[in-house]
Amino acid sequence: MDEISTLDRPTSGGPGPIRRTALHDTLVNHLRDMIIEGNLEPGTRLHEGQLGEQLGVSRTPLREAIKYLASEGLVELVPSRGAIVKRFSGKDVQDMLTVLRNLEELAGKLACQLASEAEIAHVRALHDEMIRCYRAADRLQYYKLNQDIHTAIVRLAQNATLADIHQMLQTRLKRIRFIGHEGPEKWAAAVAEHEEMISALEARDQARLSDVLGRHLANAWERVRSAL
Amino acid sequence: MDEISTLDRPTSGGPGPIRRTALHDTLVNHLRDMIIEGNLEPGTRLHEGQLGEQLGVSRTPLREAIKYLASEGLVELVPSRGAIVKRFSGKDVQDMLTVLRNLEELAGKLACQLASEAEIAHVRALHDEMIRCYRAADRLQYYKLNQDIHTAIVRLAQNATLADIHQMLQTRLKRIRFIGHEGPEKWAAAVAEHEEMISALEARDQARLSDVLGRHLANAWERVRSAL
DNA sequence: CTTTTGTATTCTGCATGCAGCATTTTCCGT
DNA sequence: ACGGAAAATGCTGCATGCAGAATACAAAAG
Repeated sequence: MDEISTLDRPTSGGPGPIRRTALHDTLVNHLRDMIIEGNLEPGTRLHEGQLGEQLGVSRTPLREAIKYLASEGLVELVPSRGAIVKRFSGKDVQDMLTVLRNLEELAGKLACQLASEAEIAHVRALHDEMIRCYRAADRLQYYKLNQDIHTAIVRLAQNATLADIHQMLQTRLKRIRFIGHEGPEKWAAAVAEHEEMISALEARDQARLSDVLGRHLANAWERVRSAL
Repeated sequence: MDEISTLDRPTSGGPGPIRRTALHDTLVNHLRDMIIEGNLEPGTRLHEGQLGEQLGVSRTPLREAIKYLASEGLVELVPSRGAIVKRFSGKDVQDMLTVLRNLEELAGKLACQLASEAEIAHVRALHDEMIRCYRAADRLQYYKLNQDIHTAIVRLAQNATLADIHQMLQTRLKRIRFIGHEGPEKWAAAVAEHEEMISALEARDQARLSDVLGRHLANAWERVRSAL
């Protein structure tokens, strides 16, 4: 029932060279989503035969996708025993957040220096939209926009490597953050921090933006800490 | 002539469970080395058939290895056209160094807090050994120890994610650094920086260690900048 | 001589087959 | 009934086969 048709292969009808997506690439995204969304829990063995049949693909592209995810750190390869979904310890998560915090602090500094007014306005727009979702208590959309904002700020730093690594950590942590559903009061605090972030960015106040980004993640860390 | 026998499959004769290494894993390391050492220049297409025959392996594990390296960012996958060795622009390198600098600064701070005396002594030992190579003008060994020291310091931070990402960037830049052969005067300056690094670490002076690590990389950046 | 179109070759992408290792089950000895 | 060895099953790892896309080449038209 989870056939190949279910695999969301991008069918962009737009102009330009039509996307010729390879199956292994599609599988990477599909498996990544499955892991993040918890369809594949940590410790689960990725049986090539079974999983391949379930998805309606042969083992070859599946294996290739698994190798890719292994390099991303989402699965672990055990020689002669296949791959298992990596389990992150509390310290692992803390470590990732430490690095993520440092990277966002850096991104904040660079963003203040390099962002154009238009780009900042765009982030502001995302922020306003997010606030709207907050008021509407639309947690899902709020969460998505939240991530988008962080990603957008990192992009402002105009540093591909920084963006890539940030994205990777964000992806790994996404799974964890599904757990950390903060209460209303913490949620309000997070929104306040976001408000300050945008204001610091608009003022191009490097130190303040960097600081609030750091605090923001430190709080996220607190939330996760209590959830584990 | 580059047969499978040439592939350095780890034949640890030591105790413990004998390493059953998979071919695709061996290939990852082999290809990575080939790219770093310039046997495969940027822009080169990785022909599965030809390369496989040259290395004496079939296409399947080779393809898996390529997917892994693609996730590492060393090669680029072009749909229906295979993989090419990624070419890094000057800005790419600068971006990586910016991130690397930030990470090392973080590592320096953490190392001062977390390292044991024994660990610091070990780094000191590596340093002394490196100085010996410097005096003997043994560039190759010097270079290796240099990297080892940086890696060691990062390990002191006791943060797996930090260590992983650092390693990844270090690997990507390794290829570039082969170019940047600094002259004697810069070399001396680098050695002096290292001296200060160790001294700051021994004094557990976070700010100073972080600072000198940052300066050290900034100088490396200067060297590369002139070489491009 | 340049451009274009049709063809041939090469290469990638995916599926499948087979051998070896890991694990489980079974059967025998105690 | 219990422990252990040996067979049996299942799975991974690697090789190969085949279809389709991309490219190179060649011939013909302008």
